[in-house]
Amino acid sequence: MATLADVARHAGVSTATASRIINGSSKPVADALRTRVLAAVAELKYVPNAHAQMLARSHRSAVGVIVHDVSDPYFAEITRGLQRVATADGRLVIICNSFREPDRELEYIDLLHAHQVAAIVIAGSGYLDPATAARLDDRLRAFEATGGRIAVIGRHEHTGDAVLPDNEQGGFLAGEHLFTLGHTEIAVIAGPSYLTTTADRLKGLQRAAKKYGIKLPKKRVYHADFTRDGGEDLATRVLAEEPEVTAIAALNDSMAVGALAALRTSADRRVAVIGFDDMPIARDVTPSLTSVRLPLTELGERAMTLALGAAGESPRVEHVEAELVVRESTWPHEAR
Amino acid sequence: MATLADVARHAGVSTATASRIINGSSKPVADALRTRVLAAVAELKYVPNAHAQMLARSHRSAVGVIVHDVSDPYFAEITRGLQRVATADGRLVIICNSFREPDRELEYIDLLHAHQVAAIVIAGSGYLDPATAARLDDRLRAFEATGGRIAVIGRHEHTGDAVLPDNEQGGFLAGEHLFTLGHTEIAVIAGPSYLTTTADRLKGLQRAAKKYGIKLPKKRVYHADFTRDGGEDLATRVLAEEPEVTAIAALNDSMAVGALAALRTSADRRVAVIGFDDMPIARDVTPSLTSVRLPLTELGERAMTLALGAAGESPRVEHVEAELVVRESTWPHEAR
DNA sequence: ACGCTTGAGGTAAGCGCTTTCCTAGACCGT
DNA sequence: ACGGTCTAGGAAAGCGCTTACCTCAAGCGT
Repeated sequence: MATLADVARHAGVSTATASRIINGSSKPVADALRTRVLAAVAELKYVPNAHAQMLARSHRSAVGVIVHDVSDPYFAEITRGLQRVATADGRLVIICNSFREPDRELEYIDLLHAHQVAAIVIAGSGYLDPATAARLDDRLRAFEATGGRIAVIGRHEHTGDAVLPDNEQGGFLAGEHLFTLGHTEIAVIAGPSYLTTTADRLKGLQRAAKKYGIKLPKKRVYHADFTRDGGEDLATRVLAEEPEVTAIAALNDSMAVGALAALRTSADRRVAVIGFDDMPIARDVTPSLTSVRLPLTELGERAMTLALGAAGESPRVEHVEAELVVRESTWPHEAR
Repeated sequence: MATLADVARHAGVSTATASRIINGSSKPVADALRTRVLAAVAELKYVPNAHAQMLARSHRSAVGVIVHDVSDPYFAEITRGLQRVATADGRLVIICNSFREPDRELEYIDLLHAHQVAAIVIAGSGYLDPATAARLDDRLRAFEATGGRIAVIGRHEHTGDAVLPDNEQGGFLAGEHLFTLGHTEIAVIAGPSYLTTTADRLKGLQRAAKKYGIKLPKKRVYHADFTRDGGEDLATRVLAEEPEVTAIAALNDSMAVGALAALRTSADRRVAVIGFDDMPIARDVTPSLTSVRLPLTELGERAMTLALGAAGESPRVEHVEAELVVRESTWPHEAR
């Protein structure tokens, strides 16, 4: 492993000069030396040690991103936005998958902290459990105390810079759509109950139910894990257990796609399905999926912009509206 | 920013002792000191500086991953496998998106090299252009020369540890399927022509054409960028320009899904479509997509396993078979 | 011709940590 | 009681780099 000292020796200069030439310092250097040093770099295939550099110039540049799971299209879209902004700013992005485990999240915060990242962006639902939320907040504060910047996406329990999609309003839109279409017996396919995203979307749904005088009993709310297969299983159960149901509200598109699959295998039931997030697949399934659109890439872009911006005095919070996108998977309730 | 020295001072011990306690060194330490140091760590919210640690113990642990684009489901699946193995081994994974630009790839190799990663895994098609391939190889060799490990997925131009999906054979399977169904006039929706993946899959298709005595002229091969929208555009053009065509072979599933969308809007044409990769969506589109399955997650797992394994003498190359998965989007050719 | 400025390049002090080696008590045997 | 062996803990030497500061020589004005 060639070091700066090797290069300097090879070129017959001091490490100071070599460093200056390699980093394009403003200090003027004779052309002869410059050429010699650059030749030495090429010959020795010298690559500077990033750790030593970071240490010496105690200057933070990389940014960390913690998401539940990048291979989930929801987070993939957000991550795309995050990366676009960060890369445009010339930053290295370190992506960590928490797999929805708070402990792993905690671990990653410390890891990113240890790696001296300039900022951490956390995307994905927060945790309803106050103890868990507090523990996370504590680590986040410790990171902030050392000058790190933090931005969260969709975690209103964190008081700091945040981009908040309006999940409650989105839930309301979904419910309103179904209820104005005349559906009175609906089932909900929800995500894990310990996530705030689930709770918020559900809350909006219930507000709509109240407004339209519809009862939405607890037993009609099924919980899975926000995956396609989870949605399929739940929808299968709904079809078996609830002959009255004429519409299913899935709390994300993956599960809605699963529900559609379940529906396909039971030709005798015609059940409307609405999703949430409006992921790219929504257009391509059949029937195409009615959904509540969240501008995922934009969410990522805005969060990274906050994180990289100068530290403001008051925490900046940006709210992002949800929007109903009607396609073919919902229709008016038909009397039997 | 609390440092080890702060902790040591706070606890009234030397940095050596503090370090030993914090890292659980094997050297025995009095319980009283241990308690004091741990208390100081908690009170000062001390988080060790990873760069200083790396520097001091010049011991590589993180691994780097370079993919074309994580938010592309193809790479998302591979990445999932990569991460599973790496995380199980307690490694930090740094993911870099090259966006199919060789220069960015070059940059990332050096960046990962600079960050002293233990290994680099590169997934995704290689570049047909020999100059580009050579430049990349050169940087890779430099990294290897310093003791770094490298594993590639699907880049047979690199002579080192590799996991190679058999794209040529997959292309053959796709062609054979279409031709045995009686289709003689087919169009191909291919990816960028400078990628080896495109070239290999095409080569297999042509081998099948030859075997079944079908002509597959150049003008029937359309090139896009492996995205869904690219596939839709191309399929639209095919439908407009080629009234003879009864089947389309898309060289990946994203483009196949786009083709399906194009087909949906022109009800008068019944054209069979075959995809490639068998991504999760393939089941959920209508008609469900016939595809050539590549075990993407497994590809990732095997590559990371190679990368983390001990450096072997001879480069280890693992071949992975492609497999035809027949669904609803292909059918026998019907006489008009 | 002298002192001074200027500018090119080198010296060396860290950045925060790990780890080797060393020191100084504690404890043992005789 | 004394030398010898352990052992817990500290001193300090790096890891590879950046950069503030210093040196030395050339160039300038008067």
